[in-house]
Amino acid sequence: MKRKRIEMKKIDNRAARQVTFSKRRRGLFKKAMELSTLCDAEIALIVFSSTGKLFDYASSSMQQVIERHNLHSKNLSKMDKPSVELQRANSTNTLLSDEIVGKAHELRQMKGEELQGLNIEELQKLEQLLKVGLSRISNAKGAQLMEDNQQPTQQMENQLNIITHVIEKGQSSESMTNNNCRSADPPQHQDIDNSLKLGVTELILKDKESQEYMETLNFLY
Amino acid sequence: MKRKRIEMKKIDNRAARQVTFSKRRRGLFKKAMELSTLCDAEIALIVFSSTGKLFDYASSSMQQVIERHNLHSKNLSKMDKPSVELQRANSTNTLLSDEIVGKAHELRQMKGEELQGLNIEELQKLEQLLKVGLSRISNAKGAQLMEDNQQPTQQMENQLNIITHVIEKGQSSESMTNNNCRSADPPQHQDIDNSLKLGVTELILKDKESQEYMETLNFLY
DNA sequence: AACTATTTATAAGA
DNA sequence: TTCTTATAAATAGTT
Repeated sequence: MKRKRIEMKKIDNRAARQVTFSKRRRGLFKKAMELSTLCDAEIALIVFSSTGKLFDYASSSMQQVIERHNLHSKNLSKMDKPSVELQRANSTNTLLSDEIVGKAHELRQMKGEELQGLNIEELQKLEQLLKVGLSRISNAKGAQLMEDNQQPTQQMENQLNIITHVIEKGQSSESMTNNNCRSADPPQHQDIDNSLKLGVTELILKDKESQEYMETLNFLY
Repeated sequence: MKRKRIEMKKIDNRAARQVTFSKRRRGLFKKAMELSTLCDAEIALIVFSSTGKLFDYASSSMQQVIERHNLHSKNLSKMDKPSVELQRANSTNTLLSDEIVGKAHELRQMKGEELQGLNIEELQKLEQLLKVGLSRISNAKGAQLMEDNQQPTQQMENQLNIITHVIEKGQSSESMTNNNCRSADPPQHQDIDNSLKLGVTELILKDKESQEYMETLNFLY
């Protein structure tokens, strides 16, 4: 039973290795605690056995030591990343939230809600925005309707072009829009085709399904 | 030079403590490495001296061991929190981003953009939304103007009601509910029929900014 | 830092 | 596993 110094390499025998692990682990933890006590050191020790079992010790708290280690560590890259990313993610979050609040509000205002606090100018700007949108939607609808039917005859196309041209020519500037409620002498156009008047009358009085003038123009065909 | 076993408490003498720290620290790290080698254990050891100096050892990488420790640890509360929060923050981010994309798209569609891919029904729905919005904005504008001016006379109000009635007929039922169409734009035309015609003329010939009939109706006042 | 008397840790056996 | 014990290793006190 002569004891000899052991070779410093992995112990092959499983059982022997397990025994040695047990003994040396206890020794290691004991020495870690002693060092902490005697020398007022902050220590963390983490040991996983080859079988995956965890043993750990920390003189204060594991978290505290690890965080302190991260601070000191040069390659804080990996460990610090989460908190850096968290900060980034959270601030992005705030930004996104603000953006959503803004867009939602804008959206509600476009739906005519939450208008309190807007002055006349702002209301008119908003109104203008909706009108432009409405016009574009009308055009899109008209285009779609036209696709649904046959290809328009050349004649139809010509007529459409004329009307479209008239519409575009006739579109007023913003100042016009703002002035028109108070304009004293609206231009009189007596020479408009009667059917056009009828169509518009239809539009205003009967357009239950939210049709607009593009459609009305189609109707005129 | 009789040596005696030392008391297991903090060494008072600074110098002595520093020496002991040095000696025992080396021993501790040596034993940690030996345990790792002999028993195939994964080990991390972090030591801060009382003066704040850091010494550490990890059989693989500190990060790896710490992460493995976090997995095993029951109280992963503090250390795992960042990554949990990160995940939460990131998924929130994704959600928020998606919401922004959606709202931005909705907003653009309300402005008449990106209408491709919408069918007639959807276009009409959108159109209706804009009309309701427009009507509400008109009302808000009217209300504001009315505040600016004096209270309208009973006569003005009566006239307004007539026109309002016409407008509401031309709109969907939804707008009825939310519309107290109290536009303050003072009526400038006694004859509605005539005004309508005039309005339509405006609509077709002057509507440069894609105005639609709601505005035209305003104009009629 | 080096020495060395001792204590402490632990390999091997039970 | 734990105990035992011979011995290797660590280290307190000293130089």
